[in-house]
Amino acid sequence: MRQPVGRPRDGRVDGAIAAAARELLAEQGYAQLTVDAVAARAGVGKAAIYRRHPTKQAMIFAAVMHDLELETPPDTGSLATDLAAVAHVIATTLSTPPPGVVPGLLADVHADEGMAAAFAGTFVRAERECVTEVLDRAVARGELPSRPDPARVHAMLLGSIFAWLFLLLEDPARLDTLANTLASDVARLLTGKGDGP
Amino acid sequence: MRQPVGRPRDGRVDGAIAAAARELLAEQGYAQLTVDAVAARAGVGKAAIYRRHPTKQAMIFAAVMHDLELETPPDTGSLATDLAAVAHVIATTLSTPPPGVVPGLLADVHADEGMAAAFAGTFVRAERECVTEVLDRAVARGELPSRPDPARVHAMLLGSIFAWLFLLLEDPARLDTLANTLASDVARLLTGKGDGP
DNA sequence: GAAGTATCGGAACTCATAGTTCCGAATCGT
DNA sequence: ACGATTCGGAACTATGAGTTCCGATACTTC
Repeated sequence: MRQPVGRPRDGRVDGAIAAAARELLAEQGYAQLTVDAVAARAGVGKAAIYRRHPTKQAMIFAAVMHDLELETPPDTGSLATDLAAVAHVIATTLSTPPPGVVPGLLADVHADEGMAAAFAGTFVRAERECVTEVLDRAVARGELPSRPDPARVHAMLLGSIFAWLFLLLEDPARLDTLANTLASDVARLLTGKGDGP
Repeated sequence: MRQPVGRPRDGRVDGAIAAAARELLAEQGYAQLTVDAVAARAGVGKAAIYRRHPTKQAMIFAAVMHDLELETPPDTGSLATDLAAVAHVIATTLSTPPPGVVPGLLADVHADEGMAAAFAGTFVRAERECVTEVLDRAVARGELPSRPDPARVHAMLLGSIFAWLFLLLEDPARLDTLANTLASDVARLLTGKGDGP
């Protein structure tokens, strides 16, 4: 594996593009973002952008996913509290980007085969691992007899929060409360134990 | 309220626009749809389209929502089966449009204040009424002591199905199974009774 | 060093398309 | 008949994605 010939890419350019894109996303909104504006803000030629990303959508995808850290929360000792931690991670991930970015990105993901694969392989996969890990812990503790389908649990957690924010357009201020009750609901569902509705 | 002067609008034009838009959406996909193509397919001038819809996005929104019937399913006798019926209505609504249309429309809704209001006032409101009605029935039957927050139940049902289809990119063939287990899960959650996980 | 290659910022360019405007003809109320 | 608004159709403007070229720079290879 030799280093390729020619002038190597300047790593700072990648960072400048991502930073400029995120800034403009926050300032102007998703639909108003133009590649020229990103290039100007980053102090970079448009060619440098298209050398790194095949389309504008891929550039935004990379910029938004860039500083997206999805680590499995530490073991809190019980399924209910573990699920609450995961729910809060998901809630933070979805509510952090500027308005319109998450729905816009999702539309782009569904319009491009490659981006769909990237989305499934990064965001979905990382979140799924969190869910699976938390469920495995509960099985190890003896809270659960066997591991439920992680996909179904994932759908409930991610879906409810996504729907709250982007489908039902409910109050984001009540997001923390939703995440908590949601986690306890799912825990109750899986263990069969009732803390009462 | 008198009829306005001038030539009245031809009602068939509205239908032709909506039909052409839905056809092209199915044939070419959301991102490839152009207003010129819709006008040509509908046998209509572009001016006729923009006389009815302020933007391309609003035209698509109207076309997709046009034949969207969201009626509350009939009383099936129990909360669990009622919820299953609602879940299947939601699943059908989300899986019927051509690929990419639902995410694309959602992005447009979040990019325009007016469309967001229309979305909340039609789709969300109609679905919410279904959920509320089903919960009220359960209270009347004595299955539930009091009515839970419809928004939370709605978020679980709609969110889980949406996530399955558009976030987790799971197999749409398993959608019916998901809707059924989801409904029984939510019913178990609300009543506190356990049919076992 | 010299040659070759890929990068850089920047500018100019092509092309697709959203939205507007105008046309002559048709259809309504007054 | 007259005025207002519609119709299909075509021409037009404006914007922005993506491409191409430029001279300069940085790196590998010979």
